[in-house]
Amino acid sequence: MLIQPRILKGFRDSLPEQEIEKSALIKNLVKTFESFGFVPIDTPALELTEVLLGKGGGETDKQMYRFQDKGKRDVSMRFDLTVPFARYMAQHYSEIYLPFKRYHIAKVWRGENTQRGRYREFFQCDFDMVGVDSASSDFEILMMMKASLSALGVDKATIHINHRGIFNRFLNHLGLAEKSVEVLRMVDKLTKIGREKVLQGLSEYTEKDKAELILDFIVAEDSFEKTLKKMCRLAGGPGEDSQRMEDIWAMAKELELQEGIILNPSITRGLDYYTGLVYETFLDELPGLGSVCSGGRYNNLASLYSKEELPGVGASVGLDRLLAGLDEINKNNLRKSLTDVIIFNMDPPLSGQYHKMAQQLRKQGIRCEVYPAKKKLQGQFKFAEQKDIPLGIICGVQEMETGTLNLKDLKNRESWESISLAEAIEKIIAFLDREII
RNA sequence: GUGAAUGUAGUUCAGCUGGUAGAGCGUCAGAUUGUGGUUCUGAUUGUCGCGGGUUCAAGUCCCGUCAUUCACCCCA
Repeated sequence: MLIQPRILKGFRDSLPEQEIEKSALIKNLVKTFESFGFVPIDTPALELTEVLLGKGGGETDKQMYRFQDKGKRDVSMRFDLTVPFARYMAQHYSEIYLPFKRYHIAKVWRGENTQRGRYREFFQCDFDMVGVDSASSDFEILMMMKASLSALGVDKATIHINHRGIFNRFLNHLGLAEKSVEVLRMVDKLTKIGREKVLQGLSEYTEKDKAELILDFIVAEDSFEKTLKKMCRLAGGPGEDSQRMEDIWAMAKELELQEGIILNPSITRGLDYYTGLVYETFLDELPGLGSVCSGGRYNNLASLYSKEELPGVGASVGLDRLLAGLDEINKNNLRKSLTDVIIFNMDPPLSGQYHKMAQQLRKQGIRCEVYPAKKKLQGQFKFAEQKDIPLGIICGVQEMETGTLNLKDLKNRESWESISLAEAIEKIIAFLDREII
């Protein structure tokens, strides 16, 4: 009896073309992160539940993959990279300098219901800066979000930012501090269910006039400045928090990065450890997909594990969700392999020669392979096509004797006949520069 | 976790009120192009997601289950 090959709900296999695309994106992200002076770290996939859960409970608890290990320890799979990072910082505090800027690209697991762009196992690409609480660091994260998105080839996206501090002051001002959780939850639905319904929902928690005020507060004006001004007015005047926003915006203007960034007072959610600025990013063409890159400032995350004050700010790219989105927007022309040249097997006794030729190509940085068996040329062409290999070398006995070969552009079916290996290498390199990204 | 929709050849789909499954594309073989894009001829494929039930008879009705998608919840 055969075992049926299958995988768990929300978990996915990755075919070569998908994995090639994904690892190329990761490579670009790493390059971007490192260009900002961020360093890589890693943490275990499995940790003690008490470490990951903190004092929390709530939603996190429900979504964690939690079980008892063979030593009867209560353990859980990490469900994000930020909480393990907090533990990491507390544990390695003495070995680390501040401010510490790290990136971490790894899988996380959440046992929630699946949907498009929502999986139970997915990659997060976190970048955080801890040890400082400054406008400069908040802005740097914002810059990196933009840089990361463009490194990923996403040009149509909007980053929404907001400051929780201003909102809290506003709620205090209204005397609604205790209801903040409920209010925030309602507010967050603005774009989804619309003005009227939010108003209706809010009325359950407070008087009508206050609900109107809240609604007024969360609707963005037509410019960053105007929105901020209104928020300040409603929150009882400017403060440290609004000053922070102003500073960040000033820097954005200085670098001409305002495009694609908006101050959106209705963005409030995010995990409950955020204390200041919060970021969320939506694809312009697929806002329903949810945020593809979000984060914020958390000024006491490590307090669970350490007495040290460790303010931090960071964000996370949801790589798998983003990929789901990109695939939907522009059926990416995925490559099924990264081979540049295939050397066809015209005559098996020449195999040694073929491998020698391949080695010479590799020395020039050309990725190549030798067709490993005797087969009709037509079949070999078919193979090359399935593997998306752009160039082929045809070299039979006669060519070998005269020291020449035929190089063929497999897609356009044009060939350069009877050229030397050196000439072929030149042509291959020129071709790849032109055709391959 | 709650509510709903969908699940038919590799793929996109058809299959009306129940009567033992079909098309395009693809794939494969042969012929013809000096080394495959054309053309011609022929061929191929399905536990109708899975498991039960109703019925003389189920892809078609009922129940369960799994997966996907949508909404809620939450989030990347």
